[in-house]
This record gives sequence, structure tokens and C-alpha cells, in this order.
Amino acid sequence: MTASAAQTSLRKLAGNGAARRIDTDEIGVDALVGHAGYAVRRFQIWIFQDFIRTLGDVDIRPTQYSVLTVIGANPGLSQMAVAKRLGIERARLVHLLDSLEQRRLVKRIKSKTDRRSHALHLTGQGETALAKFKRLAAEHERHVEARIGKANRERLLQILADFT
Amino acid sequence: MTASAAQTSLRKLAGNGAARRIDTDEIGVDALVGHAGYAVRRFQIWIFQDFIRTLGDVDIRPTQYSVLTVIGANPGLSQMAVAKRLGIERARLVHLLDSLEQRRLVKRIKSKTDRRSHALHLTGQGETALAKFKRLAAEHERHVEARIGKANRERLLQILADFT
DNA sequence: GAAGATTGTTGTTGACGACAACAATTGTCC
DNA sequence: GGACAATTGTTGTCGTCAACAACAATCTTC
Repeated sequence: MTASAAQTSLRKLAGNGAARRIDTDEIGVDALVGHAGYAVRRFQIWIFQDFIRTLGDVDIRPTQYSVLTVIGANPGLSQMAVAKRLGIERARLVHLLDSLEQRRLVKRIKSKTDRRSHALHLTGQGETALAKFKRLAAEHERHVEARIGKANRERLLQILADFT
Repeated sequence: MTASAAQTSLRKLAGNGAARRIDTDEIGVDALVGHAGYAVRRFQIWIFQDFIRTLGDVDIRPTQYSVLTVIGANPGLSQMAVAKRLGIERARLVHLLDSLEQRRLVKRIKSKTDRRSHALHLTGQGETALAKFKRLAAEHERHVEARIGKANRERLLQILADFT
């Protein structure tokens, strides 16, 4: 992020079509700096990339991790319940579960009380896998701490607590 | 957000296929609460939705707004320069500029010093339009303040300052 | 039992990030 | 000065993701 911004040079015009070399960090974005959404977007991109990279060996993305975590902590939930809790479209959750079920991490069990819905459970290997994922996720979280500072990370979690 | 979570009911199993009714906010996500990425993702979704809604009348999305703002503050930049500064793929910026140019907000001028590149400028109506967009964006920012508090918003901007 | 709501599913659309390839042009190096 | 590498804008593909819409099967409600 800081690395890629340092060595790039480009052109800036004087009048209309002319241009002189300038550095990327010379470009003013003053109007954007005051916008929370812009800062949050850039940060979110960084944090997701680090998560994906840190959990790269086990091939688990943030959304998959959140689904596994919720099912692990609340076995038997319906797809509707998981979707609502995580703010995921139930249509999207179908594909997520298809993938996780193919990898034998999750199983859909037909509910006996409501034959429309499925009770979601982790498989045996799903549980051991999730334990490993959580260790890697904790490592990712340490990267976040190293990037923005321990106190800032905690303050951030505090500020955004009721969005979870 | 708080509204939609309140009245939903679903099922929770006792053993395997059985289930009892519970509320959405009864579902534990303890493991997720400690993750900065999850909180940031949920917040980012909220903040973008509010931005899109607030700038809905003028049909401007966050990315388009950031492009217009950078060009407005630094007229004559090349596409490469804008893309690098905003962390956008230059391939993606092509389509963004196509759209903005069709709407007569931006114009691409062939650079005289480097015939490969274009110098980007706002049109006349692009400038007046951007002024209006900025007023609406400020209104959106007030929504953020109302949601997380004035002090928290400023602290957030401070924490994430070097991601912009 | 009929009418309406819910659940999982399939499909479409559009925004977006990541890559790869290409022609035109510029920069570099011998 | 001329071959070779790098850059710029462009086009294209692929996969992720949010937002809808429609549908069959199954509850709920009255």
C-alpha cells in the first residue's frame, strides 16, 4: 500500500494537454479524506486481502469463515437464520453451503419439524477444520493490530460493535 | 438494521433435526465479534447503502464520486494516475470514465507530451454537478455521524487516515 | 380447506477486483 | 540509431458479491 505508492511517477498538466512528472502521493484527495466511507472501503480491501492471504493455504474466504463460525456456535440453525444473522442473501447462502458441503465441512439435515428447512451442522472434519481456521484467523487479527495499532483496533471494534 | 433484526423468528434444534423458535439476536456470533474484518464489512455495507440512497437522485455511486473528486482537484491527470491513486484497476477505470464521459461530466483530452495518455478534466457541467454531489455527500456524512456519533466518526477517520 | 406467508432453490442483473492480452507509444541500453 | 523493454489505454474473461424475481414445496392462519 505504502510501498506501491512510493515509486510511481506520472504526469500532471499545466494548461490543457501538457503534463509534468509528479509522484502519486502528490495527488490531492482532500475532499475524500473527510469521507468515512472512502477510508472504510480502502481499509476493508486491505483487511480482506490479508485475511484471504493468511487463510490461503486452507482456501477459506471471509464469508465462508463467518458461515462456519455461526454454524459451529449454533448447530441446527436453518439457512434462513444464518442468512439473516450474517446479512447474506439466502440465495447466495445456497451456493456457499453447496461449496462447504462438497468439502465435507457442513451437512444439511432435513428438519423433522419443518420439512421446508434444513438444520445446518458441522461435520466431524468440519469441526477440526474450523479450529484450524480460527487459529489462522487469530494470526490475521494480529496483522491488523500490527497495521493500525492494538489500541486503535480495539477502539475500532468498539465503535462498530452494533453492526455485528 | 436494528429494525429488521427485531421481529424475525426461526428455529433452533435440540438434538439433530428438531428445532424451536428463537429470535435472530439470540444467535451467538461471539467468535466473529472479535474480528475487525467482520465489523468493518458490515459497516461498509451500511455506509455504502446510505451513500447510494442519499445520492440516488443524481445517480452517483461511491466509486464514481471518488473519481470525479480526484479529477476535480487535480485536473489533467492521466487515467493511470487516477487509477493508482484510488486503488482502482485501470481496466475498470476505462468503463467508469466511459460512463462519466457519456454523461458529459468528464472529458478525455489527448496529451501532447505523451500521446499514449489522456489528460482528464471535468466539463463545465461536470464542475457544477460535482458541487451538488459534494453537498449530498456531506449530508450522507451527517447520517454517519448520527449513526455512530460525532466523536466516533472522527476517531474512525483518524485511525484509518493512512489508508486513504 | 383456502389464502397467504415462509424456505430453499434457480436464474438474472450489475458493480467490482484480478488477470491476461493487445496496439500504440515512449524509454532504455548497447 | 536501432533493438528491446516498459508504459498507457483498451478489450476481454473469470470469480465474488449484493439485489431481485420467480418458483415448488411446505407451513400458518383464519
